[in-house]
Amino acid sequence: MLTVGTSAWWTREVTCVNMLAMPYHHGNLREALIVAATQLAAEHGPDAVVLREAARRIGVSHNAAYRHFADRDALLRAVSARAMAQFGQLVADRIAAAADGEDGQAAAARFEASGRAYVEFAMTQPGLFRLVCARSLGDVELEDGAHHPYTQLSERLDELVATGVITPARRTDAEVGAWSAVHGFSMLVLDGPLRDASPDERAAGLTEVLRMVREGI
Amino acid sequence: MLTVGTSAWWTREVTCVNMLAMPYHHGNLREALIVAATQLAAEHGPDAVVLREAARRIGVSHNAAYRHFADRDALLRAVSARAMAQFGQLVADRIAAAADGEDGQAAAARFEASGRAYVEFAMTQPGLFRLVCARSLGDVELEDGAHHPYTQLSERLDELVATGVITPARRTDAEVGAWSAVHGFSMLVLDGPLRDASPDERAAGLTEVLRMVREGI
DNA sequence: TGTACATCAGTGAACGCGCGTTCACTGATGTAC
DNA sequence: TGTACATCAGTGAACGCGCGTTCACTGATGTAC
Repeated sequence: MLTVGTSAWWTREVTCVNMLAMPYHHGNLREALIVAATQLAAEHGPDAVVLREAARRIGVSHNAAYRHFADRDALLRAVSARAMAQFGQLVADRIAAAADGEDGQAAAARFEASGRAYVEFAMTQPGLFRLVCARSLGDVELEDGAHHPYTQLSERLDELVATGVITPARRTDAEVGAWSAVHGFSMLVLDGPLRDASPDERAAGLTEVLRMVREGI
Repeated sequence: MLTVGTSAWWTREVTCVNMLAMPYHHGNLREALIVAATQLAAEHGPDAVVLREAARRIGVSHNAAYRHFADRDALLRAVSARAMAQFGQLVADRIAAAADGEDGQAAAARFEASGRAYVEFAMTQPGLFRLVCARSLGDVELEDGAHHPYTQLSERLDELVATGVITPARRTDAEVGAWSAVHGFSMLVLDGPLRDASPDERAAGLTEVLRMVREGI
């Protein structure tokens, strides 16, 4: 399960009791704003990232945000980077959990896991997924140590080549095909005709898409 | 080439000369508003569908719109239906131009043409494509005679089964896989890492995706 | 250890924007007689 | 064919909203001496 950063040490509790005890200086307002804004995006998508609302949730005047971000867009970029980091983390976790061998079978399992993780993030964090897509999957600057989902997909394909599962000639093309299928399926589930499908139908659809990719690339 | 309805009979010319001659009654304001609002969506995406701006472009007071649409959302729904109709028309045209035989080869050609047409619409009408996606590919009510792209894809698959190109067993799954790949590729070209790709690279990518679908379903 | 002062991180009030929407109104049209 | 009148389709002014952003300000902190 992903969390959007609900209770970190810098999150001031907003209760009647310690409202009075709130320090004038927040301590880590920049981080708190990113967390709050990421929650907004997670709840209602990119347009819900409203500077004033993020400040409101933290219990700070909205102008305070300007000490840490030049403008709303700077905040949105930071949120985008955060969302991307969470996305990448989920993918990394699922890959790590899938298999750890060096052979072709393990590589194939990790490849499939990366695809499933991609869809899992889209389905469990639609708001963040939309944000990341809208701000161009390509050029979000990553947070330190973050691992772009696309990069991880690429590495999985490299493994498939290294272990002889696919030929080097197919390497380049496989990338486009695999990502298209997985990304497209995610969108169909979020906004498309699979929106109202049951969990079982979705799972079956995903399995089929992954099979198509496996046999098609 | 698609047009968004640039010069129809009801489009009043907005010039100094005949500003004076403008009739009090427009004649077909509802249609004119849809056309103007569709142009807005085509130019800058769904959020650019602004009721006041649409009225401004036609040269009519913005309240006049309320004679024809309950609110902005009703206008947006009409624009969505219009965009979907144009989308469907493009797909139908490309399918019709691809082949007209009854054999498997012709059916396959039409199937591929439908996929290419899907991507073509996304690339040539990104604003309308985004609108149609955002408002859920599933439940836009169609204009009379309009042909939903998805329906057309389904029919192509039916043809492939009828001509023996794919087995009936694969029929259901093929739909999800094919649409996922084609839709995903469109998104990657619009917002993703293929955004900055050259036309040649895109064409190669699309061909590869279609190959993957053909061999994978 | 105490004090002066620069600097940093907050506050509160205000502005302007463009939007969707509503109100009371007027001009044009069509129809019954 | 003419006229009264209901109805339809437009106008112009105004409201309220919430936003991003700016301004002048104040409280807290840390450092040089």
